[in-house]
Amino acid sequence: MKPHRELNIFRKYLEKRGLKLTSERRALFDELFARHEHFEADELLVRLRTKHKKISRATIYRTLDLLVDSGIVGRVRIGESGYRYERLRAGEHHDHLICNECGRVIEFFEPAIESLQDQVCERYGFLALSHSHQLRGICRQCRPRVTSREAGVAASGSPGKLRILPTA
Amino acid sequence: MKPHRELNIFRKYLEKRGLKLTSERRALFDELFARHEHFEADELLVRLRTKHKKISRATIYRTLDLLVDSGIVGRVRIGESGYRYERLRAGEHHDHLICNECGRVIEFFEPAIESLQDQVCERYGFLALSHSHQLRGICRQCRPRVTSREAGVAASGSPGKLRILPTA
DNA sequence: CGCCAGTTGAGACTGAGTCGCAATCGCATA
DNA sequence: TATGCGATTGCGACTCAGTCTCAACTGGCG
Repeated sequence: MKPHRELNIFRKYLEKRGLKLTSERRALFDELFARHEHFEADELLVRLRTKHKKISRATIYRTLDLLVDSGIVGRVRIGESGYRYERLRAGEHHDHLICNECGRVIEFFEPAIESLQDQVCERYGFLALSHSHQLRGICRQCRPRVTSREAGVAASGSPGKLRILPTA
Repeated sequence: MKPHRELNIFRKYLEKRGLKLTSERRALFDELFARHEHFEADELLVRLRTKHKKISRATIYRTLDLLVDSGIVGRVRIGESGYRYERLRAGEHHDHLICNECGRVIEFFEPAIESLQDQVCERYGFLALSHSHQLRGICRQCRPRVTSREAGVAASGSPGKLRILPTA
């Protein structure tokens, strides 16, 4: 995917509100669209630093805000602390499976869930603007490792193992 | 609902791992089950303080961890920062509609969504341990207020208004 | 009753994110 | 190409939620 499309969106977004496409914003944008699907703010900082581009932390966050606001980047609360960001392709949307072991993030999209959501909203007269849907657990790759380790563990918390426990 | 049941669960949980039911833990438990469905850590701190029970912040968090671990309280990332906690009734589970305007949290449960989730997990060989599903937007009560205000706003962000935008 | 592992409170600490401000830059215009 | 000025930047101080350390203090088993 070429970032041209997104660059234009960003450019227009800035223009529309009299903001400037500075070299810092541009560098951040490029880094972001160079490869990475998911990333954290500080990750970007480090990456840019190693490329000799010095951008202050404040600017990273400020620019990320703009990108989120312009709709080409999404902000997600995935881990235990802090945000993660992800590129958004226009009109597309997905939710997340997050592995507690390796941190892997798997994206999924289930239209039936989406439409059920709409029904729920209607039921409550709720106008949904965004949503976040995440399942946490163990991914396919980590399962063998974890279940074998489990044998030695005394009592690591919840009694029932396979149920989807209410975390939120 | 009487907290007896939950108290016993908690007691057993502590016992099982050689922990003690101190007066602080007890006070926190009581406060929590006195009334409140959703709350934040600092909220509890304040509430207990006004009742002349002094519990340090550290202890609040430590005890909350125990309660979460024992399964009678859930930890949720609802707002923009920090956690919220909520009482869990055994076996019950619900997800959240969160109003961006007034902060109201509406609980909902949609079995069809739950089972679709299971299907998604199967598809990816993912072992789900918990999940979090939240829709953010405007609740019924706030909608009139917001839409009328909207008229005066120039360009507050996203072009399309009613779509469910990908936030996560 | 005495012991001691478990627990507490105070406050220092951390990490993510924000803010204020002086110096600097983009860019529209001349 | 030079000018002007609002937008932008980096720095460092700050906030806020949550964690950690450690000496003093229990709960409750024996």
